[in-house]
Amino acid sequence: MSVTIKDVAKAANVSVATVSRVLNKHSNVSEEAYERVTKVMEQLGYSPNHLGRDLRKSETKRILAITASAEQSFYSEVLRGMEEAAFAQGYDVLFAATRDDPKHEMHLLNMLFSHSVDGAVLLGAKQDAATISKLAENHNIALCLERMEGCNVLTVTIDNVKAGKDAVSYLIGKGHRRIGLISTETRSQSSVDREKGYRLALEEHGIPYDEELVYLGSYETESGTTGCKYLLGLDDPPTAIFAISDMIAIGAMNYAISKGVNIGKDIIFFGFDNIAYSHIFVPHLSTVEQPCYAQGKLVIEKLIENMKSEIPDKSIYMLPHSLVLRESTGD
Amino acid sequence: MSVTIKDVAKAANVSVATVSRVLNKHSNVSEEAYERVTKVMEQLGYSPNHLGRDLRKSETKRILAITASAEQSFYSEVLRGMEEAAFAQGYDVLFAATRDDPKHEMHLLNMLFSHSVDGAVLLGAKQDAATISKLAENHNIALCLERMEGCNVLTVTIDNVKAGKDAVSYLIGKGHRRIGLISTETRSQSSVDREKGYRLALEEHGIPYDEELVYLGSYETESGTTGCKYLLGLDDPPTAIFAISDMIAIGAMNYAISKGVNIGKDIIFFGFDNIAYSHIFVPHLSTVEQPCYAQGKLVIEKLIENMKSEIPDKSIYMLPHSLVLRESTGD
DNA sequence: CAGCTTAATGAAAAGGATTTCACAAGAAAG
DNA sequence: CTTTCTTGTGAAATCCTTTTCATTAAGCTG
Repeated sequence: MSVTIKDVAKAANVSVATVSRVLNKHSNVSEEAYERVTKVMEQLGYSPNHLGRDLRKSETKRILAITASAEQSFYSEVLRGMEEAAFAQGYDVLFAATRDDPKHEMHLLNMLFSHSVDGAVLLGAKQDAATISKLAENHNIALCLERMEGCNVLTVTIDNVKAGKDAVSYLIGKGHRRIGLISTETRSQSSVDREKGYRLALEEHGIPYDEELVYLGSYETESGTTGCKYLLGLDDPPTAIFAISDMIAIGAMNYAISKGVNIGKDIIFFGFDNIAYSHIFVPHLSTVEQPCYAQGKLVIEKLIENMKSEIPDKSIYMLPHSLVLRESTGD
Repeated sequence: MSVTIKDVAKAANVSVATVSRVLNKHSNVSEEAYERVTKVMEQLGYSPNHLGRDLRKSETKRILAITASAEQSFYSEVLRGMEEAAFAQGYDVLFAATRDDPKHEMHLLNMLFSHSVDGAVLLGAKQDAATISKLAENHNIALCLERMEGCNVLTVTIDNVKAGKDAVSYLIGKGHRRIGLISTETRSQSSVDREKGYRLALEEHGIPYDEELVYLGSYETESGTTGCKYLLGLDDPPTAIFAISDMIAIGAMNYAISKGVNIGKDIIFFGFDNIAYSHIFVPHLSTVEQPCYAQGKLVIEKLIENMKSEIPDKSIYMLPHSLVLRESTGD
């Protein structure tokens, strides 16, 4: 049985109200009482029970960030941005993983409904747009990294369409006209958008879209390998490959290397995300860099703003990306 | 203002006690009342306030896992093990990052003291052994991955001394006698233990310890590169290198490759952790694999056991590791 | 049919904090 | 010397559940 505010009050010979005032640094408490209470708290090793506090104030000063699997090392910067922005305003961020299970995601979201946290950020939501929109009507919720088509909810992401287009345009600018695309079968919005960017770039430069040049696999490295094998095996193989993630691009390059192809000359590669390994792996990978830290920071700031305001901001914020050019494109 | 148990009770024309009974699936509630209450809860969109519940029961069914930075992609399996073991017993696991700051770690631990979570697992603690021991006297706390010398607290890890010794013994078994070691300046227990293993292996085979062959850097890939450059630059360079982490080993191999050294023949490398990239990176890296998932699972199971028992188990559990042999050692 | 058990229910206490309200004493103002 | 304002304080209400205890009604036993 741990020591409560009552015990402190009794030992300091004051009322619980006064102890509470000391705890919350309220003004109207005499120097003398303050000292006495503080000393007693120290002596008894008192630690206030947050549950009581949270219940009374109906706020926890905690935000839940829900990710698919904690796997993506590339989340880490986003999480750091969230954590630091939150801390600056007296909030804590807690992370939980859905294990890619929509039901488990809902289970975690229940922490929001049950007042165990004040808000939630979804990094790649598993529910559908209608569900999220509905939830966002009554709860402080935001999306980060992945927007959702037709979803009325605060969102912080990048313009994946434009990013994909920029990357592919760069490849075209280098004189390439047969450009392979390795994407995912999973229809995540970011994949879809990046593919769209690929198509727009071709279109803009008058290059016909050739379905043969598109390989859909998983997010695994191995899928990049398989995809590259497929593309290089074509009668008229591509001279450039755009992968919608670095992991996939690295798998693809691995295959090319194993075949003795000269990367940067015979064929060039473009990835996405700028994960740490993209500049460890040789040849270093050209890639699209998205502002991870900034996205994490912004989504928390906006979410906290929403928690305080009457009419929530449900805008979609798109932060600027940039191209990082390295050896894989011959730079 | 959200709907409470009182609102449900009124609308269903029963007492709050009955609603609570329905909520907790207690037996003594009539079919008729059960139906009525359930329907009303549905209609009103009632979601029980966990704060009230937690306060009353003084338990949250939540466990906090504290990591340094969420960066280490290699944590992810540990976290998955924790998450699944917890879920199986009706607990949730939340993760939070210390940002490598002992003060922030203490701030997070405060969630434990303030009853916001039922227990905490530290994956690489930042406090000293005495502090942790003291906390463990009154709170449900456990260490995972990193043990602490002289700390009286439930711990789940591997035998890093033996693992280091096994790796280096393997190198010696291949006929090598000048073996380089790349470790970290940070004196984490796992680094220290793995170094000790290195020394024991040499000793056991009558090879004198040569301080010159030891390079201490950071956990970054670049540090491996620098370390390898140093070692290969020696008058009498090593023919084998043991790095206390895969990231470091990969950085080291990168340097060797850039110098045109034939890895697996001219020199061999051994890493630690078996991260995903160790078999993506070419040449594939020989490494020590530790049972991440199993460690996560066990630490949660033991912690939950402790929460239920009167006398807490403060044993140190060491799970078995294994050697994964690949191209970098010429296998 | 009296006496007992069982089932279903509600009123109220409890859990640990914050906050409102009322009150007392002392200071300032007239 | 009254009146008004501050300042410091405590009692009690409140937040939302769960749980204990008492009560009533119904079912069973002999």
